[in-house]
Amino acid sequence: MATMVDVARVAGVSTSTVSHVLNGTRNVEPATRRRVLAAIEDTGYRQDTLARAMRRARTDSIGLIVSDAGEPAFAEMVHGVEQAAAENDLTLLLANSAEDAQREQRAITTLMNRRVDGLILACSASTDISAIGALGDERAPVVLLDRLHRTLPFDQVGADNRESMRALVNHLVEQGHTGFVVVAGDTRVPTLAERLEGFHDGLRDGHLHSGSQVVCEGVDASVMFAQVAETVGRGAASAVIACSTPLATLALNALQSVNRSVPGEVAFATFDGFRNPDLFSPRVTTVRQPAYDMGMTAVQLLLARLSAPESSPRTVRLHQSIELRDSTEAFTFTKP
Amino acid sequence: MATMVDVARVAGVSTSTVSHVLNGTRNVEPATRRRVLAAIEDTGYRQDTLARAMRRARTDSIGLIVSDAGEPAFAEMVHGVEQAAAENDLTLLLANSAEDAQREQRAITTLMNRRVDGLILACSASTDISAIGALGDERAPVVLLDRLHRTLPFDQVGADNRESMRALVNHLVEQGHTGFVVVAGDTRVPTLAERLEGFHDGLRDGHLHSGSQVVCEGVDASVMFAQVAETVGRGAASAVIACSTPLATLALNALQSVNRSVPGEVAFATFDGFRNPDLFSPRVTTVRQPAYDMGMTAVQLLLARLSAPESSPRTVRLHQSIELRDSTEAFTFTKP
DNA sequence: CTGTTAGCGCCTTCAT
DNA sequence: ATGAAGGCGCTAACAG
Repeated sequence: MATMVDVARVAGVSTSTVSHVLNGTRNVEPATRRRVLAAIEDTGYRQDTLARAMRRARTDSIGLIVSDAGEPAFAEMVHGVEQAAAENDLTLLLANSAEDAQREQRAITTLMNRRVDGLILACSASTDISAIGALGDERAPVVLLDRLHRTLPFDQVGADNRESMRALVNHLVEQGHTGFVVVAGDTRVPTLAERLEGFHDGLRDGHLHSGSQVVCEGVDASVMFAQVAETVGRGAASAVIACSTPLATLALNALQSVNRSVPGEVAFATFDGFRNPDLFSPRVTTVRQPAYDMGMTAVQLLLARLSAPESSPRTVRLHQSIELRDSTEAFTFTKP
Repeated sequence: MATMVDVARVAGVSTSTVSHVLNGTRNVEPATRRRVLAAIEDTGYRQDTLARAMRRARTDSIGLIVSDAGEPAFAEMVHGVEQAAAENDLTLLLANSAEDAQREQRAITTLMNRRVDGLILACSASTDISAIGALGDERAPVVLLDRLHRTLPFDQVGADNRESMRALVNHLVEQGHTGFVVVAGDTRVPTLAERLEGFHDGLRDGHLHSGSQVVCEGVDASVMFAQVAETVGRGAASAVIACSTPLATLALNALQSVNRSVPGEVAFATFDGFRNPDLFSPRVTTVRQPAYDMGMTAVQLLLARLSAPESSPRTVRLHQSIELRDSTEAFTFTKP
């Protein structure tokens, strides 16, 4: 591999001139510049990013850690981050944490060691908040994406989960539903906790007793599956709300297992939703995150932070849209 | 940030000893080692990956480029690669090319510049093969994943696309189908080209004239959409086969647009398929790639290559499984 | 068993 | 307008 020294020798100049030609960092006579450029061509020289990063403060790269870039919601966020990164000539280094605190920590270390200029992080469910808080001491700033932690002093961008859930519940209550099953999942995940709070807001709005509602919470899929099946099976609820895509899969399977048709016998809605909502049967009412925009916003927050390191942290909430489809619409519910 | 010099000073030893303690690369007296470890603790020292990589030949990291880590098939390959990488203490740097040759080239340059020890690549559709061939001159070896190019002298791992399609067609022919629409898509993608070849194999097996079959080929979704709708609309085909997930979406939408029910009026099958096949209506017959294993295999090929740089390139084909579901079973009606 | 030292490839003052 | 030279943090001979 050719180095700058080779180029300098071939061009008959000093390495310093080569460097300046490369970076346009000071004037160099057109003739000399041409010689240098030719020498670069001849030698097949390519800049060594590593050596360069070692001398400069920055690497022009950022890191992104999500739990699973294959989940539709995260996939879109990744695209948003990629787009914004490309627009700003930043290289993106991507890693999955698989909701595992340990893998997440490894990824953080890896990326920080690779000297990313900043890190965008959607914390895993099992993440220890204080460990993340320690990231405040790193040289690279951190932006929290999707999974917000009020207590952490970082820039953050997420969706208005609580308000969206509240609106969704209001809608269902208006349709006459009074018994709900909410598949909340792992409420250590702030996104899911917020959605659950919104559910209770909605209940209050509708003057419904929260005591008679069923909330499936936790990490054990089979337990939640059983809860959904049992509750719906004995007719104790007329509407099921899933708080994420995997939870929706779980819930729909549970409904199938007790032969309850949607929306004929039970109304169903989910957050985040599936990749091809119009091909599902039934077409599922979905609260959709502005995931792409969240990704782009995260990068912008990062850039803003880099250019103003001392400004106080900002939290941005983007609006979710409720896409009403057959699963909550195509039947008329009669009060018991 | 503390450096090795700081640690050495605090521990009262030389940097070389610190280095050897860190890397376990030569014996050091237990007492000294303890002092060094303590000093590391005290100073909060962390190794600088970049400086380290500059001295060593390797970075213990590999790169992976796919067109879209959000596509179900690629998402699984990514997981496989992650798993294998983690097992071998390799850091994974992931990038999406979005089927764009230019973005792909940028990603390659970025990763090579970051001195990955190896690169796993699922070429984009628009990739210029000769440009990829030039990667043979890089210091880091390349493994082709999923999208194989016979002419390139790299290790490769993919699925037995041709054989699977052939078997699928045989199955449909046995059921009595004689008129097919194949949504082949962009056959510059080798995976898709192979599947199309398999289709013709199947036709020959069934002694069917290929002249009366419809192959939708190309990059323009609206053109293919129209072809599917038109062909099926006039009853010129009884079975539709999509060669990838996005093409399946397209085809199913086209069928909806002409009000043809699956499988009542038309049989349907796809490759790769959807994330939650049992929640779709109808449940779709799917040829599924062993995507996870393909990812793991890619890493293994890379490691094998690194330890035996001169061995001749290997191509591995893994078997796909055909998951038969309602969409090709003419007598089953599951529409709610 | 431990220390000294010479770079890895590049950027960047400081001179000229 | 250009060169010379030091050093970023680390590893690996080479010496003791």
